[in-house]
Amino acid sequence: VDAAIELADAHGIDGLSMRKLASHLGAGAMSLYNHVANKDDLLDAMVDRVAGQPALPDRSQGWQAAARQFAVETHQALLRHPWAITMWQTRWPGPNRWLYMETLLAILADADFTEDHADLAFHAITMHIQGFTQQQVSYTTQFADGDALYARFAAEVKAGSFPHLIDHVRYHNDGGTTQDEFAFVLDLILDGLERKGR
Amino acid sequence: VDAAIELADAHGIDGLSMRKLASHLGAGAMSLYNHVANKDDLLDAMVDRVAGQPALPDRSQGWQAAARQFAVETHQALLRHPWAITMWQTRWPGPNRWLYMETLLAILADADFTEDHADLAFHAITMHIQGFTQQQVSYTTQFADGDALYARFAAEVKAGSFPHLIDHVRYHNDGGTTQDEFAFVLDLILDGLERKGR
DNA sequence: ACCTGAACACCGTTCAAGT
DNA sequence: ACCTGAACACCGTTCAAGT
Repeated sequence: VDAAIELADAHGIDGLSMRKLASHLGAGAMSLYNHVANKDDLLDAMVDRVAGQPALPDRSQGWQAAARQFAVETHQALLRHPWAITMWQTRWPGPNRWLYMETLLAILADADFTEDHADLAFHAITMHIQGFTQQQVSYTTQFADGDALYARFAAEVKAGSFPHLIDHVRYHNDGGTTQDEFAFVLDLILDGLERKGR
Repeated sequence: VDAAIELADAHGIDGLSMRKLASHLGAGAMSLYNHVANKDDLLDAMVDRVAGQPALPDRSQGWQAAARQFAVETHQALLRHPWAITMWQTRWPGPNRWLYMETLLAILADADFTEDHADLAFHAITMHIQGFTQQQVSYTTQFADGDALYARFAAEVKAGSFPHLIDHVRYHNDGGTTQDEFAFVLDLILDGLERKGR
């Protein structure tokens, strides 16, 4: 599983095949099937290993601080493995992921919300982690080079017709905001949940 | 492109191959390459067709109402084509998607935020649309049958060790909230943006 | 208990040949 | 200008055979 993660980190998830993984491990192509049921099984194990990376936060610091720290650590773990976020969002959870969910739910239980509001809070927070990370990963993997992005964009969009869009892309190309956008929107959500949950 | 969307709607995106699409159209396998550069090109065209579905909202109703309506329509269009959300988040935009982004940016320009805050708003809103839709699609495609979900979950998670998680799953299995969670969290974000942007 | 090569049923795509 | 079959370089996986 570690070797598979290594390969996916280096060459992307499309560059990971059972045959390449086996030869990377110096084994015959079919030896893998003694350790893994099939490729799906391997992919599940890979995501679940990432799900084990964020440290479980100290709940005594209060629900909002604990949730914030957990979210930031998850965000960082997913950025370390750019192939992971898509599968994180679409595959069935493994043991680490179950524990991960249990931990976030326990943090939210400390907030003493109603059952409905706690559920909204859970989905709003995980949605932010996943949505924001997905956006950032897509952006950075496609456009490692900001200039190449801008050139391709400029070639496809006729200057006159999309004024706001062109401004937006120029804004990002110039470096964008100095704020930590992940934390800003996260706090927007956490504050809103605290206020509306009372 | 329409035939490809039809096939993907019916059999999932993994069930779509160039060979199957061609034979579905009653053509030889390689005829497709006269109309499309390669499979990537076809997939781009498919997502972009979905990006053309949400109606462009009337901006005279105010930025918040217009953004809300646009978000809801996008959410619904993406639910109609469950394969689309993943590619929407990872592929380079086409003409309809550029217009889509321009439209949302124009709506936000009506709010007269600072440049930084308008950018935060743009990403917070698209993040919600994409993150929430992805979550919902993953849930419903994997677990068309709620009972099967519950059975598989119960088999993997030992009852004693994950009390909050088990409560959470039971809550959803019992029907969950009656609220429209998509709209609730969307308004949480839109209200927060309005308040913090002044 | 673990490994493996041959084989099968698929892929996307190139190319030369057709109309 | 559009179509197409044969061929190539890949896949994941089964199975029978090995140690």
